[in-house]
Amino acid sequence: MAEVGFARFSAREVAKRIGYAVGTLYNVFGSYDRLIVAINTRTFEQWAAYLEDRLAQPSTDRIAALVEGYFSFAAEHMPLWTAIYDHRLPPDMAMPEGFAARRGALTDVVVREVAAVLPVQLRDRAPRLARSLVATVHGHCTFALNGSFALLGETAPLDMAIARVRESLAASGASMPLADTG
Amino acid sequence: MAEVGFARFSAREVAKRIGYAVGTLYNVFGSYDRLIVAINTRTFEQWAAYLEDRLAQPSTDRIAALVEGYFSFAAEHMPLWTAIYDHRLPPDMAMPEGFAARRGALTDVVVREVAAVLPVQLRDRAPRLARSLVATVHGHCTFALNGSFALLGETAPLDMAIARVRESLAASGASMPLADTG
DNA sequence: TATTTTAATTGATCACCGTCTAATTTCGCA
DNA sequence: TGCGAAATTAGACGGTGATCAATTAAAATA
Repeated sequence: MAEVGFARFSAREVAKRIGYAVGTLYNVFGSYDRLIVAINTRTFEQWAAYLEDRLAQPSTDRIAALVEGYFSFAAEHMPLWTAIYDHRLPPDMAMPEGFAARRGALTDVVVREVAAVLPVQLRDRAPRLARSLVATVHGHCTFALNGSFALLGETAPLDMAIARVRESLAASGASMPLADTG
Repeated sequence: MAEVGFARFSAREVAKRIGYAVGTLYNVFGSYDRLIVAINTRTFEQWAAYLEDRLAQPSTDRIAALVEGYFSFAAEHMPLWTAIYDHRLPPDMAMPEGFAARRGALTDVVVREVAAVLPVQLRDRAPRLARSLVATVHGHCTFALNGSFALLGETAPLDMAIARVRESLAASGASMPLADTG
């Protein structure tokens, strides 16, 4: 998946490379969709670990570090990252047991960091605000990587994303380092 | 495309339904990717027309109308809308001549409306801010429609998107109707 | 160890796909 | 009417996901 991306990924090629027959893959994963779900859930976990690793390094602005980490993980693992959003479960198929929780770990990191900068009396709003800020950053990251921003002449998508996040956190009374106005 | 979605769309089925052979489609559009580009550009234009139509109806909050229009077009034409972002041009293929401009019409609508609420001395910032706000709304819309928000327990993605947009516009000194806090 | 039971693995088969080419049909115009 | 150009076609090629009866390997039992 990391090499060829979602569109050119195939179970046959996976089987060939690991030295098994296609049928074995299907016996193990059940279906093509479940194989993709397994791969993408693994990517989510790598992503969360990547962010935690960045946060573990000393930094004055952990929120900016999160946004940058979101962008750079996507950029450094573009085929894996886009596969997450390229894949859609069939309408009749639910996310297999346990996978949803493993994926949620990524959001948990953001909720924790958002809560840390909110005034104590507003910390219960952190989960909703965090989800919304992830969506904001996701939108900017998507347009940055799929060329939409470039097509429109935008050259600094990351700066825009950070600015939007800071504005929303400020509107909720968060205490943060001053913006780096370059 | 509107019926079966990006993953199950095929040129063969198109040819069958319009009563031509596959080769004819290939001769007309050149490749599968160019066929998809043509379809998706058409969707962009329908989307822009959809937004203009909504703005033509009397409204006290044109910004909110834009965000709602973004969401509702996506929801009402989910397979068409997702096809736009599911498709990625091969690295060696540029967007065919003229298609980029046709797609940009959608952003132009947003730039115009953002400029209208900004203080006159800041109107030159409208293009960049508008692009960023589109990305913000796009992120929320994506998570709303692909089930990410539902999985995390979020029940009002549209409200969140509008709130984020209002915060960012307010931070730029925009004059807008008061938020509906109902 | 010899035998039986269970688990793992295979690959041929099916109905599709995008792409391409040679051959054919249709059309516009002299 | 005839001809050259344009449009259209069928079919081949190498792929795809999915399936499942048959086979092989491993484990459990006697």
